Amino acid sequence: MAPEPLTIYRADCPSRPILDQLISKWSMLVLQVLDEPKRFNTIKRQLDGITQRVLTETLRKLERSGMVTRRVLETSPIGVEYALTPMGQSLKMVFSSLYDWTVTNMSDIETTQQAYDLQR
Amino acid sequence: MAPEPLTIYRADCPSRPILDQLISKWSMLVLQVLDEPKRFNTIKRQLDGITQRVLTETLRKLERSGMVTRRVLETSPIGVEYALTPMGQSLKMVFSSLYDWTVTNMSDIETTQQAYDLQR
DNA sequence: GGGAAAAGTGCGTTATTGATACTAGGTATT
DNA sequence: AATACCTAGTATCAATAACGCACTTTTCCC
Repeated sequence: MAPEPLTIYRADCPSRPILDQLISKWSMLVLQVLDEPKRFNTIKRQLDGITQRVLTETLRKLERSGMVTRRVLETSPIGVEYALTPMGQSLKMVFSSLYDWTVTNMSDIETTQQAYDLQR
Repeated sequence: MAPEPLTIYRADCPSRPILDQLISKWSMLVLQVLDEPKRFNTIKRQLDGITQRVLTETLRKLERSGMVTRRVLETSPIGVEYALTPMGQSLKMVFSSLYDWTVTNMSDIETTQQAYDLQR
């Protein structure tokens, strides 16, 4: 007999809320863009389709979790610069593999999805 | 002068919907659990806290995208077995790094979040 | 003074998650 | 034979999160 299948991934593991907060399309893309410190609107311009609202929220979450730092620049119209922390850098590397995987496989996935949708 | 910051990540890239559909806590955990073909309730038992509703939806999405296969077993009470496809295997490997990163860093992240919340 | 860029905030709607309950066929229990 | 439980789901409703769009405020340029 096979051994009893036991619970492996516990509901109260601290990784659960972290996965919920950090693992998202926009978190991924923001980190990808932050190869060097960049200002709010620079990031926004490079991430086609993101709104200010969503970018602000995403940056707050990343800041709260220690992935990016937020620094106010005393420039003429005041500026805010976001930069990766070391922990943010390490997450960016992991996200990079995921992004690369997605780009590598996206046409296969699209084809598979269309076939699935055809047969109901 | 630095070169003009151009749009890097286009909104109409096919990776966008795929990231939205596949990148989630539950997709990750389901793939982690599927080291071998498993039945619906076995998966459910091993993923503490997932509801039938969410597990069904997650498995459907993974099936639609070609990450898992669904096979009906002609057993006494009918059974359904889910298994990774080769593409699912490759995604599981990428997800594994992300999961490992999260577990490695979760206590640091919790501490950082608590400090952030304290200073408003 | 008009217009634009900076970095947001507010509000209202939609979409997704989640909890809870229910279904239906079969089996083991008493 | 009735009860209870396992199988793999649906259905329904409430709570939460995401998103779109408009608005703000300060400063600069013309």
